Amino acid sequence: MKIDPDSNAALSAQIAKAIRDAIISGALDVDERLPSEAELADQFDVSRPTIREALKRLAAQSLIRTQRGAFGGAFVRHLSYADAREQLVTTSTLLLSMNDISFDTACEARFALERACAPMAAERRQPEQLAIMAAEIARQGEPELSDEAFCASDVAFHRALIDGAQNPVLSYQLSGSIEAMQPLMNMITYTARSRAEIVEIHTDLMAAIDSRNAASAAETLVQLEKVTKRLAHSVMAAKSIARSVAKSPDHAPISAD
Amino acid sequence: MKIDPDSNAALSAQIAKAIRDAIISGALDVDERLPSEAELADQFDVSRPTIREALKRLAAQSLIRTQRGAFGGAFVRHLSYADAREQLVTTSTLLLSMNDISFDTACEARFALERACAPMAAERRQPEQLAIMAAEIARQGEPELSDEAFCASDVAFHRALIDGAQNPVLSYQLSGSIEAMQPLMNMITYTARSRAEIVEIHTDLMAAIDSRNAASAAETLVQLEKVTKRLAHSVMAAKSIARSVAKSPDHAPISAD
DNA sequence: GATTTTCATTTGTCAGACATTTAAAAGTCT
DNA sequence: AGACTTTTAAATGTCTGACAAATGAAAATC
Repeated sequence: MKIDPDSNAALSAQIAKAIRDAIISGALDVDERLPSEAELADQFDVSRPTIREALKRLAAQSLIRTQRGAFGGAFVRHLSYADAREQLVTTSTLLLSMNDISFDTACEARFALERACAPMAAERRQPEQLAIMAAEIARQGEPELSDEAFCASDVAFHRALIDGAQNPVLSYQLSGSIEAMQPLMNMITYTARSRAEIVEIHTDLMAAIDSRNAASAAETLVQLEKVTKRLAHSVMAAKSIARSVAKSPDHAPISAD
Repeated sequence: MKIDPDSNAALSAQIAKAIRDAIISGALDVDERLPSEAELADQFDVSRPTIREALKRLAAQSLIRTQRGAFGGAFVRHLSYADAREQLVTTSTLLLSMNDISFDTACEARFALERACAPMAAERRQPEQLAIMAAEIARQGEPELSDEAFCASDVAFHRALIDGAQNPVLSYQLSGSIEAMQPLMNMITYTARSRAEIVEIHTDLMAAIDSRNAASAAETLVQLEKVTKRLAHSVMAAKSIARSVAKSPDHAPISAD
């Protein structure tokens, strides 16, 4: 592993990249122990704090885990689906919030992906997924449910749908995408009427999945996309009027207390 | 923001989480400057190296960038599509390599996603994407092309296809997924005959997109998925036989499913 | 007024030290 | 001998203090 001290890139970044490449290329196996910080500092000819910063970068990406004590150290981490999804959600959420993406664009992408696994879900769904969908539909009918809880239930419903495809890679990709859209969906205020409309569509969707009707499921998802966009538009129109009247609030700086 | 020194989580991890939450929640705007390391150390009541480790974690996730010099410091980073895709590729690649996922599962997920944007690509594709597809098909016909270069061209072709949908969110998700599969695809040795078969399918696919025939595009993708799986199976079967002859067969051979 | 120099600020890095955790190894008792 | 306890060494987590390098603003100079 070569490190160039004259590069403008920080040493810790270069070292992190070297180790990351070793992990991705498979030169380091899962659960394999990396040399101790002191040894790495020797090998790369840098100080221990610099090595530590590099290791923290890798830890932030869930590439390694560290363990204290004798025979502890940094180990190549087994990346679980849950870890991977968390990373995906963080990245996607930020991407959506920072890039001036219209609700329609995000919504379109989300439903396009969801339609992709609808046929597979219709074919392979298990009683488990149908039970979750039924339970969430029931919850969505409760009138005293808050908007946030309604949204959370919506996410759970769609995750069950996705999981019905019985493909963990697809579940990882899709659930990340849907979770990332939750902040956008939370901006919507769900009236009783719009909730009833959504519940009805969810019911249709579940029926289509239950009866293994792929075409109907896809069609229902198209309908749901239209309704979601329409709801968002009406809310945003209202907000846009409100914004032009009120002033934008300045944000509080970081404080330790 | 409260930091609990008695928690088993490392201080730097807690601090990173606190700042990350502030960024995601929008309390810190894009390009806003964070307090200096010394100020943060004061606020959180920890030493500067600890703060630095926390900041490196955030830098690894592309959440902040740092700038040296007077009026430098850490700034909330604008997460570009390119950065986000890089993160996604890293995560997805590791997920695939570490979780004993069968080729079929990954392949199925990839083509399901790709089929999702085929109709949109058929409807909206621009001359730009068609030109790229044509160029890549031409390249794939060159006999002296290495397997790796063929794979790279394949990725470029499919990226043009998904870019045809004119939805950047979809492009981000899909191109990440396809790039992450590249190491798996690189395991395949492409014979002249299989290359011809793939080129033919690509030609059909481009024709379908060109003529805005969504159904045909989807159908062709189904065909390509089948061919890809078949190719992978034959390669893996050959590898498995080679291994059982060469070495002790006490460990289960690689299975294609 | 334009250019150069100085300078304060901030990150990047290093060195050494101590605290804490942890599991292996040694010791002790039954 | 076997089970339990204590010791101990190794490793990460953290702190203090310091210096180097970069960088933009302000002061000085032409």
